[in-house]
Amino acid sequence: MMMVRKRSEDLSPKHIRILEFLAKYQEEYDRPPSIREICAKVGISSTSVVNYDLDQLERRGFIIRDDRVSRGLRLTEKIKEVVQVVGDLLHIPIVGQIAAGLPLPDLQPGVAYITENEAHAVDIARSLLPAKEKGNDLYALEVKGDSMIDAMINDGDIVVMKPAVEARNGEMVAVWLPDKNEATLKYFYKEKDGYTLRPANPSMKPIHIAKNRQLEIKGKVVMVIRKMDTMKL
Amino acid sequence: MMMVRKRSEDLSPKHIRILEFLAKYQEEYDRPPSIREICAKVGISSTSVVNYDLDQLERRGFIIRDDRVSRGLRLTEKIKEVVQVVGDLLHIPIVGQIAAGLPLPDLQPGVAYITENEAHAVDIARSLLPAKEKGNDLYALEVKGDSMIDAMINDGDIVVMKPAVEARNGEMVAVWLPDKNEATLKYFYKEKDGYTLRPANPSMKPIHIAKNRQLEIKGKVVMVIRKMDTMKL
DNA sequence: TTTATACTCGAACAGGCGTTCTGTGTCAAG
DNA sequence: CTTGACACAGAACGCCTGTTCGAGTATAAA
Repeated sequence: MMMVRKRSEDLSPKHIRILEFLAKYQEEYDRPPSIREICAKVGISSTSVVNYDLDQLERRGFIIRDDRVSRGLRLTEKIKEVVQVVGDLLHIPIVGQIAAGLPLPDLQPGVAYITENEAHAVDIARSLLPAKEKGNDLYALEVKGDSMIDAMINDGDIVVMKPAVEARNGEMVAVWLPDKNEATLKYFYKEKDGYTLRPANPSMKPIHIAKNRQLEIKGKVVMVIRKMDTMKL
Repeated sequence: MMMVRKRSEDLSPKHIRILEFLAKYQEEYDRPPSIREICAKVGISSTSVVNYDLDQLERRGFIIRDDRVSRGLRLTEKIKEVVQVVGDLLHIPIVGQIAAGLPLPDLQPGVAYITENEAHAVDIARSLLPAKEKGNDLYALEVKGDSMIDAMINDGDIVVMKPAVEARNGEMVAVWLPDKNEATLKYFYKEKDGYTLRPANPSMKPIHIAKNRQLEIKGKVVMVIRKMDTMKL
């Protein structure tokens, strides 16, 4: 009969703690810890157990071990799926697309999301974001179609967003208009009789939303990135 | 009498070779080499000599050594003065502004420029650029005014550019039109009777440039970055 | 020459290090 | 129950590694 035990791809809490320590140590010292340092900090009493666990982590693709080399382990990209690596780079998952007819993903503020497919992510330098921003809950959307053109945003652009359900005046937000079945990016202004959504392009007309009409704020726009397809050859 | 010997801040060719090897090894393995690995690769026959040299490099601020720790040395920022460190981040200087009335800076392709004021620069993740792009000669311009609005580019946006004096069809270029005294960003198309410059916004009309009119291509647009002023408080 | 400093070399030491082996205990399937 | 896979502990082995020491060479100042 088939084994119904723990699947070999799973990670135990101890594995997570080891990966977290590896990332933290690497970040601080620019080198991996020794096995005995892992013992001490993760709370494992034998080097052989750490060796045992490291072999498992290697088999699962999180690290690469170099035989008989002190501190001979390297973190792979896959570790980003488990722990937030605090470096100069912020790893932001592209969780979906934004288009006129598509509903916007519903993400909770303050929660970090991870994508199964790591090809869909963008790395942003921390220096490009406000200093206060930790950025753990940022996510990105790929713009499909030309419906955001009056927000000065093109087909193919990447918008980096921060989860939010409300906004202050002057902030650019991603909103979902249920009665128009439309997602859009606009500057947000609250007024006494409702809301005004202003396009980034000042030559286009703002949209007024009466108080009784529905309006769902899905997040604030933090950054827009447009990659040109130059230099393909 | 004063010593006229080698000044203690100078770096011997051997020191340079060691620093180059340290940076290369660190880049490849995410850890520093051992002293004996330095011996072998740099061509020094005794570990004590390497130890001797590492102490000098530490005293001069290029590395930090951790006592009695295997591979216990860390590269400091100062190493960038000596060797080109290839990392995940690309440091792109903002060399000026781009606006309707301002001439565009004249930069040579293939030359790396550095700004004296390091506050004016953006860090871009290498993963956001095409794999082939080395990126040493990239520079950035800050957009001033709304004159680029038909290129879907806003006031305050950052455009990352690659120096170029010619372009292929479909590439977005920064051009200077001497007879109109204007800088602009447009998609470039060469035709038999001249050139056509198409705005990124398809609803705007393209500009046709006759063969006899002047047109100076200053560079290709690689990326556009728009930072929102959200989260200021 | 003498003296001082800088640099190099080889060897050895002591502890750090990855690795291996034996043994124990747990848990679920047969 | 027995069996086997899995997880953990402890000890030991032997190489790896940073460090230290004594000695030698070279250059330049006194």
